[in-house]
Amino acid sequence: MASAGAQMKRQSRSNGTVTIRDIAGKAGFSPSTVSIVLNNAPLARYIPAETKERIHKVARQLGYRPNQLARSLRSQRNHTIGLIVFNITDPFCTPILHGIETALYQASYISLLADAHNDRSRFERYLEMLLERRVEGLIVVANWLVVQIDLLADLENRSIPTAVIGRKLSLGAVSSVMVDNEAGARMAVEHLYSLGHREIAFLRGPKVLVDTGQRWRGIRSFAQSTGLALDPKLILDLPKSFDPNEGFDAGFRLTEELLRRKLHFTALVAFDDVTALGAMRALTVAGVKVPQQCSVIGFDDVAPAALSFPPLTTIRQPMETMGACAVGLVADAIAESQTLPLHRKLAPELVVRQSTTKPATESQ
Amino acid sequence: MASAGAQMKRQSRSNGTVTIRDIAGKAGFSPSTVSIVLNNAPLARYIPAETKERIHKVARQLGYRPNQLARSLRSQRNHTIGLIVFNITDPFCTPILHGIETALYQASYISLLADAHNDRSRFERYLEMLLERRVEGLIVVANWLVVQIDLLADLENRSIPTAVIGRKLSLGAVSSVMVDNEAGARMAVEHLYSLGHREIAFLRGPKVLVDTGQRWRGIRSFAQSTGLALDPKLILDLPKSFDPNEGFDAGFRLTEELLRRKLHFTALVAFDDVTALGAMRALTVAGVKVPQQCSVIGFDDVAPAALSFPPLTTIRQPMETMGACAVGLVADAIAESQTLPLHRKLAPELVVRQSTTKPATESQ
DNA sequence: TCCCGAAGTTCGATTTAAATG
DNA sequence: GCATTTAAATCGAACTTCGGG
Repeated sequence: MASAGAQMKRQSRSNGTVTIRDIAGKAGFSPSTVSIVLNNAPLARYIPAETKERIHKVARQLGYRPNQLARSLRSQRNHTIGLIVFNITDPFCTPILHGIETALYQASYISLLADAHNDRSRFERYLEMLLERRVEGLIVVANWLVVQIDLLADLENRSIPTAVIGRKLSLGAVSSVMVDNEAGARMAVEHLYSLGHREIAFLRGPKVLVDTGQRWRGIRSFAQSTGLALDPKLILDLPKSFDPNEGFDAGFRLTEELLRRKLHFTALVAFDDVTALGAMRALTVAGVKVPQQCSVIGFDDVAPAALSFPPLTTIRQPMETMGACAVGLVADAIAESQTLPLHRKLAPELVVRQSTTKPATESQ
Repeated sequence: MASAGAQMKRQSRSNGTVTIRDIAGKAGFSPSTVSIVLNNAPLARYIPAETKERIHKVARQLGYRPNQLARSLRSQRNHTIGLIVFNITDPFCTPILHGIETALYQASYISLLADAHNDRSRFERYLEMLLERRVEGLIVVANWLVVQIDLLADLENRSIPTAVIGRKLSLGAVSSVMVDNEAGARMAVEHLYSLGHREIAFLRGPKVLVDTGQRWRGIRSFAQSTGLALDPKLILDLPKSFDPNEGFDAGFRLTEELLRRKLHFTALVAFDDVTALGAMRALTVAGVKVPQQCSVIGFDDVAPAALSFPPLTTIRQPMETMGACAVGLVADAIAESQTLPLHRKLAPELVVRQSTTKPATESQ
């Protein structure tokens, strides 16, 4: 009777999920044995092949699927990392995500995705959710991030390995992965300079972005070393914006402005590709031929850059590599439970397409 | 072997995480009481404000963060849905993800992201991982999906609410969200027809995609009802491909082919925007002006469509809405534990930009 | 079926120590 | 001691039950 009652205890599970106990019951062994066999734990050495087969067979029959929640609770590991992006619709974000995802898959991790929409409170809430779920690591894609994320350093980050892509936090144990903005910008002007351009317009990024300053520094240093004159009238700044996709309109308008002022320039360096596409449109609409009458160069090498007409010359950020690199940093930190932050600065690459050429021999 | 920490019943936790017991110990109450207070459970009615404050204060001091793994194990809910995409670099995918993410956030869900890379084994492994993590629902973004995903229907789907975006499975309890491809394609030809075009070229999609057949049906039905002649020589098919981004090259080459054969057409309907951009490039390179000498229309309205020159006229899929819709279906199914599959077909929208116009009065 | 709080069971799995022959 | 198996403790939280004012 007593045993019967005990058996009744866990009978049909409304849930429909199969537990290790169900297998134990049907196979005639204890849950411990089943666990040992299914995990091929050290103790499984002593278990006869017959028993093992039996258990495996029943597990297969019942369609057993181990509950990772329970397993994680016990093992304190869940093979999950949190992935916070600051705007998933940013074309710059996509290849990074791809790189991250591919690297995570190989490392048998999976990611909890959070899009902060460039909003601080949303970022904070997501961060809290991820921490409550006990993610083992955190990757933040901070491209075009306008809000401050110092809380990453403040908060609790001492304990959980974190990497930021596109930013470098001065405080805290946060690793970072960035492109070498200064070198990239230098490559851009250098490309135009070596083609013969001397009157170059610049659409700089919004001041709030770190990239803006870094890239400008690269341009200035090149100008100084070669004696290239930077005409202040040809230097415009993109307005602060929370949406990278607005760069197109901004680039369009700023270029219109340059043309309206009848300023003379044979080439234009845009802050990024989307801005460059906007600039190209303004030039084309105004009857200025790209690249014959004006060369245009972008930055990033996002997907639309190769699809435009003419295809855009640009400075490529190794986005997939950056994603993979961040995963590497976080995965290593988890494996070795180290906390010292590492900072990677990756090299950009000049991609010459058809939006740049030598300046026309005689004026515009 | 066993460290001192392990022997001491429950003292400092190397982990660093604070448990409900730690609070209980420090506040001088039992874990049960702490749990009741922190969750404001029914029984908390009887607990004096003083006790509550004390417990809350200690929780705050210690930086307590409830372990959702433990909570989920107990409650059988984890507020997580699995999100499988078939290629995150597809520009079509991005706005859908955005729509999904926004809707999930409002519903207090978070998503486990999986990119199947259009690979069946990878899809299967991810599916397994998600099920083991006991996701409450599943959303599959099946755009440009070449592999079969019948396993969704087969497998275990009876139990977990699932929605597919961009496909409709005949079997199983899988809900679906699709654009009305037939209506969309009809709108595209109708737009060109009403502008006066009669010689129209078509770049159809790969045969393996369901969308291809549906869109072609829309075009045929329009042609029949108006008497528009469809010249077989002007109808080409995109090759099978596992990467939607290859559509650009394919569109380029097929259009080159049309031009090389000296075929006459005043407008071109592309399978999707990326293909259309490829076609526009081929036309432009060949000296055919778009839209003056040849109109081009796409499908989808992905981001690059608005950035091209000329900006692309296209049939817009309500991608964000589709994402939100899928979330709605899944969330409702979870809440009401219903299993009957629902199928939503959303209306497309004609977006007239500048790649289409009236045909030139006299031939090409 | 008032007030206050604690003890004990449960979720599903892993792992230790221990019990059999 | 060895091969074979299992009871019991554990992970962290929630909830049911119970015992004194």
